[in-house]
Amino acid sequence: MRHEKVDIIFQAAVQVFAESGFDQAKMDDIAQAAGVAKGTIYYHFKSKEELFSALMDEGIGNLIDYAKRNISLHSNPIEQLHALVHAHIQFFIENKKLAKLLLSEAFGTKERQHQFRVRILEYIRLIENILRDGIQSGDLSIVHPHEMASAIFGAASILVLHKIYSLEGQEKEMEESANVMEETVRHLLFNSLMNK
Amino acid sequence: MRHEKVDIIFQAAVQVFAESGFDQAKMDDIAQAAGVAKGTIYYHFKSKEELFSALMDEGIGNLIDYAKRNISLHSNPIEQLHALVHAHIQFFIENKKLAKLLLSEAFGTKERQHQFRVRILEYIRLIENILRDGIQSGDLSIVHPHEMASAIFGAASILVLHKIYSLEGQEKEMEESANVMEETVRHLLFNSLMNK
Amino acid sequence: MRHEKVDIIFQAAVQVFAESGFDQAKMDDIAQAAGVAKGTIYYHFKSKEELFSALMDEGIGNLIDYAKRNISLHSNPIEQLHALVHAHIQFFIENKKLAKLLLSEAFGTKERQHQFRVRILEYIRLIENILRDGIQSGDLSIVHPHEMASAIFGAASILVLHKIYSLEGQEKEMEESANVMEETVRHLLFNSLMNK
Amino acid sequence: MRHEKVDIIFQAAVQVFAESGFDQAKMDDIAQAAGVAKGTIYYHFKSKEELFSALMDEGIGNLIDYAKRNISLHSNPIEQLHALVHAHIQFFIENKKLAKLLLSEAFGTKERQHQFRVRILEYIRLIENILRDGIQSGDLSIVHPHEMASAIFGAASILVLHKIYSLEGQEKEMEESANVMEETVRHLLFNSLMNK
DNA sequence: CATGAATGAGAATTCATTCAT
DNA sequence: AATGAATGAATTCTCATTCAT
Repeated sequence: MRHEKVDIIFQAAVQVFAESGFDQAKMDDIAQAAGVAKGTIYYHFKSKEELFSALMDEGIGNLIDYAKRNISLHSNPIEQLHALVHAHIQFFIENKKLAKLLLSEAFGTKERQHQFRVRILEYIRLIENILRDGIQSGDLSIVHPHEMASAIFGAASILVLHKIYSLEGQEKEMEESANVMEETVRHLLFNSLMNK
Repeated sequence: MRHEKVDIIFQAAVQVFAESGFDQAKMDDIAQAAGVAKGTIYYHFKSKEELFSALMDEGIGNLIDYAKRNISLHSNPIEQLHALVHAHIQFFIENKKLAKLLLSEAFGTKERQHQFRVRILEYIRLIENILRDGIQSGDLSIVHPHEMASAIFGAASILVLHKIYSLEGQEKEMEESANVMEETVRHLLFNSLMNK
Repeated sequence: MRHEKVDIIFQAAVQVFAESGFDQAKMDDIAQAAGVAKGTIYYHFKSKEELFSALMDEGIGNLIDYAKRNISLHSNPIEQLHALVHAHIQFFIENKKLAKLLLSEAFGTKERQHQFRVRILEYIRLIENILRDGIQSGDLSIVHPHEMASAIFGAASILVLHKIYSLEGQEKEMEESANVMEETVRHLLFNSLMNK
Repeated sequence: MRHEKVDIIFQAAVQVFAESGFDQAKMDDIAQAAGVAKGTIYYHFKSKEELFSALMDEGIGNLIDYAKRNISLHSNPIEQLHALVHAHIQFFIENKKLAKLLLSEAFGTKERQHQFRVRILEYIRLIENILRDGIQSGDLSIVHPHEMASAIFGAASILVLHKIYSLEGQEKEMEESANVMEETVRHLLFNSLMNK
């Protein structure tokens, strides 16, 4: 089991990083939020970058695990796709802070950002694999599965994030919105927008 | 006509901001890139924030204008949607740096980020209006046009951005990819992923 | 006659310098207050220091002239002392901004501050001369006339300045206070504080 | 007991502030004079303003304490007044740098300057109270005790300050001057300048 | 393991002054 | 005479990181 303090620091760090982004986040604030001395953070993490990376790595790992778990409940690619959409939206709603960081800290030239995109790619590959399975099995008809996976990732992610900001502070409405958002993505995937 | 120096500073600022993001960008670098003294930037812009905001405002304004121009060439909502997808992807490809900033600097609690999301919302409304026109005319069948607009925005944006990073440094391949990406988004919009 | 613009700049400069003190005063603000371009100030004055010095020199010159004029109306040293006290207090009340600068910018190691103290000394000598005349004529009994002159200068100056700040924004009360202040200084000079 | 470094910084700050005044004083110089890194100052004080305010507050606090201690040795208002004059002049001579700052940084619109005047007022009230006690006991005859207190403060302060500048660099003469100055102020208070 | 005082390399911003027009 | 855009040296303040205790 991970050292207790590490967990406390982790909790605090998500809050602070999500509040302000990587650059604006201050180690002082993280220390204060965690209720430990600044030196203690440095005892457990080599640097701010390392703390952040560890954090994001765990975060996106959780997303991937959660998605995998939901997918594995089904064997049919179409049902798996449904499950993935559900999982993605739920996870983003339950991890709003991580969701913000996921998009805002993914683009850039820093090594940490590159590492980060590698993990996102891993998640997109997960989607892509479902698509490829569906094509294989004849259930799905997709020309560019990789691009399609990334488009699906973008549609679902931005949709939730957009909603998070427009419903800022209205926790209740968010839950109701979850259905609307799932419906929207499903409609996009499984129906043509065209009437008939 | 805008003052010449302001334009030079603008050009330099896009480069530098896109290279490093708002926080990492240094006014020194912008000044150097622009070939002016640091003070000159401050003579024209009150602060780094203001420079950035002016920049992003113009950038997203260009995106909106470009999209509107493309849309206005058609009167049929479905053709307009096609045009919008085309415009969006082309604009992102031709303004890669802006595209990165568009997504990475939109989420946060800073006033500038809020202002920025307001402008993005304006663009999403543009999409939403096409969808509503299509519903009205009976051409489209969409339950939640606002959510759908934001999903479309997300799909197209992340798709291009993802491609920008995976093709980093391969300018030629990017152009070819444009078609693949447009096809992907069109497929998502106008076909079901399901085989028949 | 002095160039018209110089006068305009002078007027503006007193306001701004008094508002913020030498260091905090900005040439930009003076230019704006004067309604001229910043370059124009530099056309007429070599530097901020020179503008300030010219200003203070004129200001203290006015004080000295005003005091001399009032003194010269009397030939008796005691009446002259009365006249001086009256003039001093009146001048400080009518030139509040100059009064503030007079005390706050007089102490320091800068050449301008030294020049400034030289002029104040000139004023103190004026008081001292009245005292010496009074000693000579047997009207006054003072052991250290120079020190006494400087003490009188301090008493009257600080008294008015203290009142200026305590009555900030109450123009009317200031006028009434003038009498109280004159009485106070006269009492200090011509009576013992001791009862009988 | 205050942290050792804080004291060192305090010592250095008085020197530097008095040398150049608030605005011209550089944090770099204070740091160098204190033999600490610039960051260390900011670790202990939020800003230059706060450091200065803390400094002046302590300084004028010392003056008040010193005066009170001297006054409390006597019960007769007249003797107390003598003691106060003695204390004031001694304190100004022994704290020349503070004395300069006391007068030059008291006038202005900055919050710190306002705070500062509040403390000076506290000192003037101390004088005023002695005067009121004397009136009460019938020892003194004063019409406007508050104004008189402020005039006394001004007379003694400016007298010493004027002397400090005229004897710059002649430490020995200063001590001798102390008597002359005390005599002058006492004469002002307890005798009429008029001969008989 | 934990602490928090101390550090110092930056970075944003300011503003007197210059000078081409 | 007057202008105001441009400059760049100077200065405050920040904050990740270190290290002695």
